[in-house]
Amino acid sequence: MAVAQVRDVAALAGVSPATVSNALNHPAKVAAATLLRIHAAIDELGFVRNDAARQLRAGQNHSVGMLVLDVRNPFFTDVARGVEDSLAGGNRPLILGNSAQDPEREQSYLNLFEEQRVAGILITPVGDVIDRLKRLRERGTCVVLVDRMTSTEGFSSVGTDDHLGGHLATDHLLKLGRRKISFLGGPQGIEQVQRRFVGAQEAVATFGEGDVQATWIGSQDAMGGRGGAEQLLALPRKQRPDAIFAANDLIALGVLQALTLAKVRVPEDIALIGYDDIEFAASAAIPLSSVHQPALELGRRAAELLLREIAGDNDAEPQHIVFEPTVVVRESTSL
Amino acid sequence: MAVAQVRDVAALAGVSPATVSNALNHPAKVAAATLLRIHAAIDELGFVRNDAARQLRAGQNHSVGMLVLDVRNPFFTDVARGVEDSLAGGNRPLILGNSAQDPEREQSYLNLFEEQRVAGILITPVGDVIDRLKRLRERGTCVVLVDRMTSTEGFSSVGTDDHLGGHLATDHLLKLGRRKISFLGGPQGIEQVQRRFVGAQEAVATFGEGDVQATWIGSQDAMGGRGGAEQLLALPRKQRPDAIFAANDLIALGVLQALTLAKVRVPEDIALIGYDDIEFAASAAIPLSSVHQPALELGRRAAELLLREIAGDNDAEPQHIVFEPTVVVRESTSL
DNA sequence: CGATTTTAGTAAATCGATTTAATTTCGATG
DNA sequence: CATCGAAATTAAATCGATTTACTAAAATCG
Repeated sequence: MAVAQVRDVAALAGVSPATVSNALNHPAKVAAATLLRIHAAIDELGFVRNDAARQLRAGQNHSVGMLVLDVRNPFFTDVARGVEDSLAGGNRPLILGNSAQDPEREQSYLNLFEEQRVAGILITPVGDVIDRLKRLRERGTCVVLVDRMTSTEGFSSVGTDDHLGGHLATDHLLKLGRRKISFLGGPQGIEQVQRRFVGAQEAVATFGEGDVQATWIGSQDAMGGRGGAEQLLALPRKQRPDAIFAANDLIALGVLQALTLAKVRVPEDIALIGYDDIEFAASAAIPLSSVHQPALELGRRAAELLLREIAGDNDAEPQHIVFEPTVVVRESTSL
Repeated sequence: MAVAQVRDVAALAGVSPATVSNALNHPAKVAAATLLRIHAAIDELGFVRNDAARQLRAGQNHSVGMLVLDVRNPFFTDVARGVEDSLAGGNRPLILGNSAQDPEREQSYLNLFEEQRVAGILITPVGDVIDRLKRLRERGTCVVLVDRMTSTEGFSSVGTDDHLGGHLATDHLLKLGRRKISFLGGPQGIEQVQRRFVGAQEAVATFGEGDVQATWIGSQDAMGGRGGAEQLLALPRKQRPDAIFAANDLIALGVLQALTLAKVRVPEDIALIGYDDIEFAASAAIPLSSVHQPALELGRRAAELLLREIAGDNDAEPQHIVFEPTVVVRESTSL
């Protein structure tokens, strides 16, 4: 037998399909006794709505699409968990996509979201997708940017002040007495990374002493960090930095491994600070100083903004929620 | 203007909707010149198929649903990445759900998957869902169990031999000279955990000396680990274990934190071994010994099994892929 | 060249739940 | 007791892409 349909339930309960639909979607419209009969029939047949049909009629899927830069980075899974928290109330499924910092994958997930006619999209953009997102919005798909502050574009956004984060981290290193700082960051195209670096430069300028040089690495993970550190260690002794500011904690953990392997002492020879303050930073071989971002809260607020936008039929003013990062000092930057 | 439809594209290209559909789904059936015109029209209108309508007609969604125990555990995100890898070829979206070890959440995600009529489900079960999965399969949804070996139920599965893993870990501790071993594991209901414990008991029996006691903790994460460790430390000195076998690495990291805080030396006073061998185990304060599982490979093979089942219209023999875990020795168990 | 096959394209039915507009039922009220 | 109004129910239209069965046109062959 094929899967049970509304029609079968209706037949068994002795009512019309319309009444079954009402029972499910507007129970107040249906007499109590009828409701009971219908639910009995549903249970007996094991009926489950076909969401495709429902959506087709409704013109829209009720789920939310989320696109993150890297599922393997605990920072992003924490954000995703925050999103899940907020969404659970509205009973909206979350389709989690991993762009893995690849613009092509990003596009293909956006295709998916568009084909699915998702109600809203949470995205940390990689490639040049703003125009595409604008078009999506014109067609009624709500969009909230996560971890990227693009105030000018008219999208709501949630993020932390990366500029400030970069500033704080660097200032911390400078006050520690370090003067030759290496910034180790992912592909230069990623905005957050860029802004953290600018913040770092600014901190040096304000402090009036010292120097920051960026080393751009290919992948924003432990492997990238190891590679970057090896590059720095290969420099002539004189050019070696006395502090490293990694654009995220995964990179920092990779750096830590490479430095330990090369018998470079942390923080004595080189101080090390990461970014995101993921849970594992605290339990690292040498507990890692880091710039803390409230990941869960970020996700929650992003989802709330999105839900509000979905509820309010049309464009209220876009909102921007900006959290302030804080420096968490641990052993990797304290003697 | 509403979103462009097949009908609009057809009008612009001067053909019928049926031809547009053919151009998209069976391009061989359409003349080259027509194909060109249609694609031009699609681009001009920015047409994107409505997947709901497509699915409704097709009777099935082409996406795959995956349900994991804990998105915040890198082991599961690694498995998910492996799944993504295999799925990318077939261009099937992955709907990733996080049951967070909560049977209710599990049911609600299964509802979602069923309403969506997903083509297949990858699941690491929490609650008592086998009957439900059987019903789903009868209706044509393929199911592959991940990280759970239920050979008897007729589902294909992919996993590692947890029994052996528990045995190996415990044997390693025994050979290290430890005799009083504590097993620290999550809710007793979780099968994998249970099997690891049984493996541990067996190892003790085989060895002919020593003792394993289980302490059941509420959450399978660092917090749970800290709690469990504190419980053990509260015991009278004599009853304290000289080794702890944690059911996963997150727990082990939590234990490590608690022990360090209490000035208990690892491994001198208490040796510690985890499970899963997540990336962070190696970079922990005291690098963590662990039982290695090939997470990526697990995900890849699971997805492959599922795809094969989806392709082959009906029930071939269910397959079971079992990987052998290995012990990775690091400082937390070597003096 | 007529007959037959192949190729290109189309009209209309279809998937299954929801909604609109219409109808029936029933109780209450003057 | 007739009538009005509210409550409960339903028939039929609808969402948009795909497919089936069919026609028309072009190519192939004896």
